[in-house]
Amino acid sequence: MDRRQEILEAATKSFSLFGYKGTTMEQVAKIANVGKGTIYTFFSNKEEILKEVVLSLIKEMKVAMDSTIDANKSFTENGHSVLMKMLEFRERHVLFAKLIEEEKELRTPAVKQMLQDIEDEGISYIASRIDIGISKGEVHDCNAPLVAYLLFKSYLAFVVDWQQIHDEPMGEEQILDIFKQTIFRGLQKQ
Amino acid sequence: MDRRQEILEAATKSFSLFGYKGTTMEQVAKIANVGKGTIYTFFSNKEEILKEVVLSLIKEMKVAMDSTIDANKSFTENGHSVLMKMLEFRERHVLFAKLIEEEKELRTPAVKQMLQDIEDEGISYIASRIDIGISKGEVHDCNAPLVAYLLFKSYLAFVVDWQQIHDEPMGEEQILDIFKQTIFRGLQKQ
DNA sequence: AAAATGACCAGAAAACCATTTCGGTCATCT
DNA sequence: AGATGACCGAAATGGTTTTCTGGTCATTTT
Repeated sequence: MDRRQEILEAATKSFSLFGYKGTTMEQVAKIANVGKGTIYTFFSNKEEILKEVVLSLIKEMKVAMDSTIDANKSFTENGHSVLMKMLEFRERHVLFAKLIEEEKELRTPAVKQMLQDIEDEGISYIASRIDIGISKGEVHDCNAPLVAYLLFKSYLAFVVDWQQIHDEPMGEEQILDIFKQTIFRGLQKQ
Repeated sequence: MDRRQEILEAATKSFSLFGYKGTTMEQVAKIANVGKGTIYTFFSNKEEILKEVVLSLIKEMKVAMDSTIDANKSFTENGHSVLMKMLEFRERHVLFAKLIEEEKELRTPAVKQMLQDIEDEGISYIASRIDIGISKGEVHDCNAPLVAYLLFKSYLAFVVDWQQIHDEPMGEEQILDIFKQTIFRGLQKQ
């Protein structure tokens, strides 16, 4: 089997379980059934692996989002389904939550940068969708990047911040409802 | 002059300047022109003082907000002016910013609790205003506490998170605009 | 020969301990 | 009776030693 892929999967597993700092290369090697040195024939260093792992996660999410978007449907409808898709991801991918937690607790610089990259990526993606909505006349004119920022941060507030205080995570339908009733509704033209 | 008050003011000054941890009781005593022991005739401990300081700050903000609310004006109009009032506070009261920073950097438990209290207080206040809006028929029916949560978090995202990445804080009119165009707009009935 | 490996190294992190600081008390003073 | 600051123990700080871990490379395996 593809050794490179094997290592990547081992790293993903370990990062999700123990965080970035908590993961040792020895550990990754063991999980991947590979000598430690072998890792360095495929990746130049630990951070590189994190980047690849996150990159592939982002790519996966983007593909999932793009595939849910239907050009025939309205901006709001698409917004809802994309949001739902994102919410499904939250369950499956513990990695993000782990990274965010780690950034808050340990302040690992590599992780901070990574999260910033994810944020930028996510926001610019949302902004581009908003711009499309505006040009189609479905969304009223607004500062797309700022609205995207608002959407992204709100999403995190409900998905990440919420369960750090309340014991149980907020239901997906509930989150969707709030977005429908407030931001999405507000963005709709007239 | 009222010794108690004097101590409270000294503490406020020191907390704003050096943070909670960075403030020593010796320091507070010196600023207040009081012996250290005297502080303990009015307050049982340091945390108690923080609570009082924050409480009076909250009270002050509430008064300011209440006074800007005009029963004759619409929910949205009032929302805007209250938001602006809050934004003014951010400039004048360094204390909140200092506390938030401290919570992130030092993870002082007392401070964390305090910020949580402020958040709860703020959210329930907003929620009550939303409920009034709903009963007046100005705001469409929605889960008031959750919407309040959204508003509060969004506010923090623009006021606190924003300038931690971008060098300059976001302009007040810009923040107001975003809220107008999205959440406030979405809340308006029909 | 090409690829894989794990012993090895240097620097980073953790553990440890000596020393200082600071919240809170209380005997003394006003 | 109220205020005070010297004093106490617990907690924080800082410096030192020890352990750990990312990354290398000489040796082994295929």
